[in-house]
Amino acid sequence: MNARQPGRRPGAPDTRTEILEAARSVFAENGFDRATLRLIAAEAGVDPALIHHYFGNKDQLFAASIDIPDAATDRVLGLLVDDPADLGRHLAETFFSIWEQEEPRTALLGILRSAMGGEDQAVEAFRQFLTSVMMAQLAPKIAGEDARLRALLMASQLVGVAMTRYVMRLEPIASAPIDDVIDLVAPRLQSYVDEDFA
Amino acid sequence: MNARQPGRRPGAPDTRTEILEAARSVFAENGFDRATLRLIAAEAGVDPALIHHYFGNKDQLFAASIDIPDAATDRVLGLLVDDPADLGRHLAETFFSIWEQEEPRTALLGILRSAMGGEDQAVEAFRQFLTSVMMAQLAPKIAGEDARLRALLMASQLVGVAMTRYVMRLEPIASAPIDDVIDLVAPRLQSYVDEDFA
DNA sequence: AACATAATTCAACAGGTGTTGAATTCAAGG
DNA sequence: CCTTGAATTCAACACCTGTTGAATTATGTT
Repeated sequence: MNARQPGRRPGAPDTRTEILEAARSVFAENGFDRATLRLIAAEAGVDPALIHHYFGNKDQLFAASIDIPDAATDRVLGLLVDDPADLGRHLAETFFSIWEQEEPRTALLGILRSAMGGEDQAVEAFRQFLTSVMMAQLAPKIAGEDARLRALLMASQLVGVAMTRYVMRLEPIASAPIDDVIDLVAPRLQSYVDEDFA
Repeated sequence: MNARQPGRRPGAPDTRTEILEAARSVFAENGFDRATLRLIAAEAGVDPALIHHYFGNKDQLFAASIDIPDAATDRVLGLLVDDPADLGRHLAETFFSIWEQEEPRTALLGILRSAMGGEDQAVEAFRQFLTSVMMAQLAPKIAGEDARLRALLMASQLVGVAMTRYVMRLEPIASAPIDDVIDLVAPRLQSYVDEDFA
């Protein structure tokens, strides 16, 4: 009573995931508010009502379209446990390796754009990512009273680069090889861990 | 044929600027898309149609509500010309001294929130601020081939802090004394200017 | 071939949006 | 006082939004 693929060549995504991909794309480009269900439906080649059939409402569609980063954040957590003093570089490399992949980038762009607009789910997803990864994993490895503040400043640097490179696409940072960016950012991240300024 | 203040006590703002202040406030809290003219009108204690009488349309109202930072950016340009090697600290101090004032902060929040949503004017205002101040003023003081990239990474750090502290209000950065933040950020900014990593 | 069920579309709704033009209040000038 | 013009409101418009329920098509099962 399942497996209903009509004239769909094998390997091609089914309608549900086609909607999901269209949603991710439109959310990434426009943010939650400007992304209309009719736009998403059009990009998926589908009637708007079908979206409700599969996902219920716009909020649930958005929720379904941003659950990809969960897997990505797990990678961050995983890669952070084992390194001692080279934390800045590892953090930068992992962070940007995620952003440079198209699939998570699209989802993250949707989150970032929508979070700024005030969409509750996006704000919460963003907050949870930063606090769970940055605060829980990073802060314990930093000595001193202001460990959590330093960890969040590291996160701020990364978020800032994500904004200028991926969201606003400002030159020359948007077109720079990601390795150049990593080489420049990593030492500054590391300095938040190492150095004690009075 | 002018000077029309009815029962307004002296020093109190006239209706036009009351609308402007309400607009700034609502834009800052909700971003361009979610900020409705009816909300702004209500906060100003005024009929929505009066907004059109004074400002024409929503775009022009937004434009009028974000021209305050122009004066602020001039301050940045001014304070940057005269210092040699202490650039990181001066930049951080000036940047945050602007953000810590309520009036420009409100306008900047509106710009930032709306720019992420894709509002063209906001994107352009933001891009122009970053390129004119950061690129034109900062980059020339940095040696090396990647001067512009380094300057934009400095800007990214500042933008990232603005996002976490003022937009998303993440703790502990949101409640930290601004001087603590400056003390931590300034050396990293300066390192973008000074250090040559191969 | 006939049925059942999922996939998909159609047409329409109720609500909110920016915007408009006419109507009304109000303050000043002759 | 009465007229002029600005300040302000009223009521309504056309449009777009998310959403819904019924109708229609397609598909797999018996």
